[in-house]
Amino acid sequence: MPQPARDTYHHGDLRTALVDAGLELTRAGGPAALSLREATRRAGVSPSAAYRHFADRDELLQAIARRIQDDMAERMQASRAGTAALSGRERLRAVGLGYIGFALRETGWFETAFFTSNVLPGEAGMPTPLAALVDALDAMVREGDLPPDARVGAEWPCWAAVHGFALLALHGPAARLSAAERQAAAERVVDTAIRGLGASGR
Amino acid sequence: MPQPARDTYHHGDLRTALVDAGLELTRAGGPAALSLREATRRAGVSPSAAYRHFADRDELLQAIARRIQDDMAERMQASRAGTAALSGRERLRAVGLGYIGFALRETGWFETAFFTSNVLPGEAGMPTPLAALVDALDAMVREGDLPPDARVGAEWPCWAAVHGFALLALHGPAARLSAAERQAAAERVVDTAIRGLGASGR
DNA sequence: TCCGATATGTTGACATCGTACACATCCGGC
DNA sequence: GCCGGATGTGTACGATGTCAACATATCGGA
Repeated sequence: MPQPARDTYHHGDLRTALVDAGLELTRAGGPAALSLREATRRAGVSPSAAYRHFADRDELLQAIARRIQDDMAERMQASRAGTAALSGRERLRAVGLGYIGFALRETGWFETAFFTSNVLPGEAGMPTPLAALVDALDAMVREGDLPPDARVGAEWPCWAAVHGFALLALHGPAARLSAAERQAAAERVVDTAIRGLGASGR
Repeated sequence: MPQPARDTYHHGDLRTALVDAGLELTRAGGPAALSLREATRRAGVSPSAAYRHFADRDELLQAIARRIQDDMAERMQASRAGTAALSGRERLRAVGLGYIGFALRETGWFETAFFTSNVLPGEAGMPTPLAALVDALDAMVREGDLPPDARVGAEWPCWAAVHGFALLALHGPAARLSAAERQAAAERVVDTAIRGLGASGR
């Protein structure tokens, strides 16, 4: 029954095959839907084979989470590239709404990316969605739209606001809002955060 | 071995006993640490007995989550009662910091309360932490500190901000901040949200 | 008071899961 | 050409969620 669906004994690139399978699984069901056995099954490989590449299920989950974050960052930067003419403030708004939009569109992936612990790279070489946020904030300072002393630490209120709303919308009370209401609330959240930064222009 | 540690055949109040056991389990390890079998073991009962009270593991989890939310709301209202002399704005700040404080102090419970889906009661008869927030906002309007047309929907930016920061601090990048840095960031988040409430439209 | 319906617990079983250990097979450098 | 390390297989173990058949307690009406 565990007929390997391939001709060679070795797989070739099992590690990424497992991550790919995991992406499919988590996309629909979130982190809980990841099963080591199911992933190996889809890769056409025996369960134990996974342990040559990951110490345990959790390590596979983290690898998947990293891939999702990269993908998310790419999408957000791509949409940002199309709007290079926007002001820093406008870009900040777009980034925030993009973050929330991703969370609502790709529920399972979003949960996976952020429910696994200890996974966000932070400052060093950040491949995270954070990069787009940092760029927009810097632009606001350059454009004189944000006082330099209000700039330091400004990431936290912005990130917290969109992150929090995304989660409230996924498995919180905001899930029961209609699509239009939810969108309105999302914009309210983003605009409130921006206004609260202490920007000079308003 | 499955010696019932009790004299009567029936347990008496198994339902709440299971929830209590679940509270112990999730307090340390979050939602993932809840095991139906372990809960029944602690209640001195066979695994299947749980199914007389809960359809499945998830239903038990939701009951536990509800209890945690009630407890959280109580604590926040208690701390609020001690500060009845504060202005609405000050109370709003205290509620926000209290929310974040609870999340950091009771990590497992906080995760449990909000990771289970479809659990927040919303407006009707709300026993949630939301109540304290609503009160503070209403007070601000009464005190002329918040324009009435800025009041509607003001819950979202506030809740989203503290909720988001709590999660970033639990298993996000904010986890790597020192306690002092984290506290500073928390205050920044809360103050930004409050300041942003100011005007009405975008 | 007895008696049967109903609620509650127990036993035993099944499929699935993560993980470990011993063994098989392939690939690259001497 | 051979040998060691890397990679994949087979089998097994304990734990988990869940189910069906059975046992026992409780309670309301004859």
